[in-house]
Amino acid sequence: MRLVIARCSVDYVGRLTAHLPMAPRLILMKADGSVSVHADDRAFKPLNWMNPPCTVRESAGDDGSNLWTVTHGKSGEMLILRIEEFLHDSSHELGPDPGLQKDGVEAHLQELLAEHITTLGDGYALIRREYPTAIGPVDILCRDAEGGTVAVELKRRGDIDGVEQLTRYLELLNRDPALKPVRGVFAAQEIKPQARVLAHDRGIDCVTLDYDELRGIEPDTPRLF
Amino acid sequence: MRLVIARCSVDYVGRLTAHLPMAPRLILMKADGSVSVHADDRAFKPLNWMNPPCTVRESAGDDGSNLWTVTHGKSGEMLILRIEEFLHDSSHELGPDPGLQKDGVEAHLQELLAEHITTLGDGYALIRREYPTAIGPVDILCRDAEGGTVAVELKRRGDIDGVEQLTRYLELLNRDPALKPVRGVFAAQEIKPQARVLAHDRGIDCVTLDYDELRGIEPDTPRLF
DNA sequence: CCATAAATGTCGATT
DNA sequence: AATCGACGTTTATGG
Repeated sequence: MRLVIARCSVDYVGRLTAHLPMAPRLILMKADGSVSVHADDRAFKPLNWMNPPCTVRESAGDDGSNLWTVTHGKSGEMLILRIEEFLHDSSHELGPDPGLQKDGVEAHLQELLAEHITTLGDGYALIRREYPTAIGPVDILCRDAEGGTVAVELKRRGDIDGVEQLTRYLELLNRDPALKPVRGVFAAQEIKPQARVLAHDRGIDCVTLDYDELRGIEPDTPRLF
Repeated sequence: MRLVIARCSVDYVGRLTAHLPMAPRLILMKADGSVSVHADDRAFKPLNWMNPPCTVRESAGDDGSNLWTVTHGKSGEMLILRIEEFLHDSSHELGPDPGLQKDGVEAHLQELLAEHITTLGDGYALIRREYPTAIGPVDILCRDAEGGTVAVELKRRGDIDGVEQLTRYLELLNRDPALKPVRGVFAAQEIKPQARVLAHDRGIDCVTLDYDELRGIEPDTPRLF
């Protein structure tokens, strides 16, 4: 990883064109071949960047400045850095990262809810996760206490899009005489008001999930307290 | 902007929980208050980060390590860095950035298509761009050769969401006796298969646009070749 | 490699 | 604060 602080101007030509006037910035060159140009704001987002695989060619500009031409072979995108002054330049060997472990993404929610399907109500029974349809897999298909089929759409954050998605599934599933009638449940850790209204309007039930609670009643990971 | 290369472990608790084992990484602290932790891969995306506004509290760990506790006041998210060894530490004054100028392809697409509305078919005539409705502006409203009204939804990449969006517009527009019946056209540089299927199912026509071709027949920007 | 869905999506405009 | 749409979305996953 090479860290360069430099006065530079940047031009990007690719999916759009962009220009950055000359100013001091951080140029971050990673071992994966990526290049990104950061200002002192915009949080973790760079002003401009190039994703690997790309090649960096160094040359001299007319005025003695350094030209770094970063080219993305496949797409033809280009990033051109004109560097007027180097304020810092250091390289560091980090080695491969052990990697990030995440907990609490939608996949985990699905596992947990499938295991504790009665969270949706007494007498519920799992049919299967990722139930395939022509327009994509339904997150969870199950039966309620009365034996009716229930399609569950699962989101971390329940937005209006999720309701639309579930609506499409329900429309399709209800064309199948073997399943019909299929009811819908929209389950999420957080459900936006408008999504709730739309769901209600379409006869879809909403359930907010408590991840910690689901994990708390998880039998495979006993706790010490 | 402070650049720290350090052996550190990281824990994030917030919208999800995440853990990073001890390893050398870049810790990027910007003047805007953001903190991000980078490995030597994943291009410009950090392993973990905290957006401003947040506060950083430094303390000593049990084993003499440095503990940096980054707290996001509003949301209660936390990022905890345990630093075992500093390999580099430098600060740099960059000042405010003059800012990024983008020249997007997408905005031009609408202009270009409006000017060359016959791209959609012979005899088409523009009514107006950004035709206002209660749920937002329709990208382009026009008439076809038979005098029928056509609503055009324009995207760079035609996804299923765009079809839903156009469907909502069509439903609304078709309630207006003065316009009714209104047909839909989904136009994009690239249309995903699933979006195409859904559009067809709803009687919406799909048109793929070639940006270069549209620009090529553009009279206002003559080219030198 | 293509297609699809998730993302700590982020970001900005508008209500 | 919530919603909506755009993003050079990027990233992971399955066919």
